[in-house]
Amino acid sequence: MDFDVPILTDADFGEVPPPPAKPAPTAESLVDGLTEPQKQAVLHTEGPLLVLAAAGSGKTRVITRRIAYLVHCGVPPWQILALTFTNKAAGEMRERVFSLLGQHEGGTNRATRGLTITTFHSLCARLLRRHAEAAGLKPDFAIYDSADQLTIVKKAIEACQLSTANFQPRSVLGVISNAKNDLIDAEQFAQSSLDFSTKCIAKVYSSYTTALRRANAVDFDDLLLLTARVLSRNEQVRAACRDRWQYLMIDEYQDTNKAQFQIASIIAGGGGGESGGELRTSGPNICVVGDPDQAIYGWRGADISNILDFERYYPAAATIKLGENFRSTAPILAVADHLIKRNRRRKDKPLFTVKTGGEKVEVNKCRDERHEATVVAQWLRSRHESVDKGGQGLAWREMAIFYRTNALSRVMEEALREYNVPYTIARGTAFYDREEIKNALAYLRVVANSADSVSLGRIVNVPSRGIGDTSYDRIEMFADQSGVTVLDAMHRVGEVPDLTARAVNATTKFVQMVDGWISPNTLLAAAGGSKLSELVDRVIRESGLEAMYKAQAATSKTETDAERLDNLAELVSSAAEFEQEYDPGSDPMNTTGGTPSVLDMLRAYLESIALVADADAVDPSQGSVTLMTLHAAKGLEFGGVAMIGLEEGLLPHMRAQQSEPAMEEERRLCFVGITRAMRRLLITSSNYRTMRGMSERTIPSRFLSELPAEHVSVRNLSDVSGGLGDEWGEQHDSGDIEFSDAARAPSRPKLNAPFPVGCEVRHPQFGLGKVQAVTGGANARVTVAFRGLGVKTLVLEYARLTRV
DNA sequence: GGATACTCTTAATGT
DNA sequence: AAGAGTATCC
Repeated sequence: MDFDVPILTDADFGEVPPPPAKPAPTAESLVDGLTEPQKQAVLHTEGPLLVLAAAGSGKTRVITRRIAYLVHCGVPPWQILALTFTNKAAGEMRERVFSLLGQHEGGTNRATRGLTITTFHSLCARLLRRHAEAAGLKPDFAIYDSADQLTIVKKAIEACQLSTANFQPRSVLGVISNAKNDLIDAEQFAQSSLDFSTKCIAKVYSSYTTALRRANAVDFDDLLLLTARVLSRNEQVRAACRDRWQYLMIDEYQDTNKAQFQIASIIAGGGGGESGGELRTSGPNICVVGDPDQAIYGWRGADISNILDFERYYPAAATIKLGENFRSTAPILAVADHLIKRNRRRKDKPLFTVKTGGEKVEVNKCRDERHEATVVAQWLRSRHESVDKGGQGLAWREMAIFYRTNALSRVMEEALREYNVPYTIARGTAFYDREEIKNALAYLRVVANSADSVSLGRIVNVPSRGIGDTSYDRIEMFADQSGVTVLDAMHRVGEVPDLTARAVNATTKFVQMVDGWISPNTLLAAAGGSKLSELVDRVIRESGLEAMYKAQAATSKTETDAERLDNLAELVSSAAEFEQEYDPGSDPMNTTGGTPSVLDMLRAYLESIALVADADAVDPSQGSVTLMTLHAAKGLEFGGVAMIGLEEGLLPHMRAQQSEPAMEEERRLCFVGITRAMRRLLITSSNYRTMRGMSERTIPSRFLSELPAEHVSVRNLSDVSGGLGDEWGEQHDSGDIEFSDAARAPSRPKLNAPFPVGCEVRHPQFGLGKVQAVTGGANARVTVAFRGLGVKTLVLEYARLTRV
């Protein structure tokens, strides 16, 4: 089936010049100032290498120097592939390597040309576009985000004649996503499904996949899954990749999932577990860097055993441990180390610093979330204004606030405004999540990919132009029956049955509008110039979006309405900016190799938007305190850090309560937060927190009681009005901190006899499950965790549960 | 067909 | 508290 598969040419990832004649840096300069183990890691260039890099141990330094050293040794840069998880990490790495090699990014340079430093997802997108046919895709596929996925999965559930009440789109999507991360496609999933509900999900999975392909789209998980599949099944693609990349480096290896593991293993070529893989003569030059204690993406399918079993998989592997921390003060490090030692499933490893002195870690217990926000805002002010004895103040940009869930940022923001603390929130997609931007992008996505049914459905009647739900449903149905795309069906609107004359007219006009954007622009943009931003601007105006938001801004005087037009203008600027930085040489869609068409550029632009991460939005040059989730904080460091919401149910999160591995992941998350701090760390909890509109009593996080008292100063500010609380943390001179609140945690609610918590039950539709909780008397409800379906709350009286 | 009012549910982390 | 989804009205 794989005829004429194009192989991976050097041009796919930039032009490849002859090897550099004389490298700029000397070998000595590249290991200058490194510790002994760091040096070893840099100099170990051949064969598999595992670098266990503890938090703050200079990991990035080692990776970048190692890449530079490889080039120094005469390895052609295009043979080097370095993979990260975020664009920001890739960008930083690129920048540092370039500067080590004495180059500037963007410059045409022989020392760095063809060097590939990118994210897993970008790499996969590029490979899939280049080898689309082998992957069963069209090269101009769209990348669907989670909102798009939800739309598709909802339709798929309905198409399978299931109810979205019993099969919640979100949870079904979760099951599908997990399967994909484990490299299980719809067919395999169906084969291994036994019980009723799993079989239903298998049908949905299959129907979901079909719908995605019909829309000429892939989801995030597909990027990895399909790449892994193409690499393992297609000889030529595999050979091309192995040929091209002789040296592979992977950052944050503890967070790789099965798909990523397979991609890496295949490109590296060989390894104990791989069957039928041709071993390289020189042995796989794969270098992975990570820290099992910072594995926080298990919920996304990441598998710690990838890093834990690296040596077993590559018996020839060398292992280097970087345990010395150069980031944090001794007390902060001691607190982190003491906490992480609680994890049972863990390899104990040293984490140390030669530094002495440093402030204790502060733990403040607050009254409620408002109070907590105030305490944090004041603390940041104090740090900034250098209230410390002898210490110099921290710049705003040197400080950050971490929280477990995004919802916690709101109250924090209010307090920061009140106290005049400048701040930015690290949400990469925030801009693109706005309604007006999503609408504009949906228009553009239809231009880029006329099969994109989700985007088309979104904009077909925005602004309203007389194509309502009924008409659109009929057009969609006609498209389904005729096996054409919805846009094609709209072209043939005269053939669609039961449409009103008005709807036919409106549709014709709409189609003409869209055609107008596509036709002249499919031609090559010979003139160069600002074609992409022009297209974006045109679409915003001609679609009527601009007029619509103008009208809205005129009538309603709310701030958000006024901002919408500005945001649309900003989108045009962002397109112009992208255009400036766009490198046609590295775009696999630019098959001609010549001047790219506007469509090529548009697709590249949309792809770059689809792949932005929250962490990408962290920009210290802003001169403000950064607010972010603990997940986004990984890999960063700040002079001062405040971690909020250390409460049971929040950190550790409610959903982790039932499982030991999940609980340990929460602990690692807490560990990651602590180890971001260089000099000062404040941890807060709140006695009451408003959730779901109601203020509820909280229980302090178990992690607080797992901190070493000698390095922590606890203050209870909760029942003091205004002033300082009692410093009762000092009375414990050794061992763990005890929290009186944790000790007198409210007793569990009394349980009804027939279904005690923990018992196994069977539901006629959902199958087997385990009872999580029982509440109420008259209208008693049971919360049951069903196999594969997740947790559901049922009304006991109607649930028809039987005990197993 | 489209807009509005109401009820209802509903809470993680993110490429 | 806020958003989504439904019911109802024009």
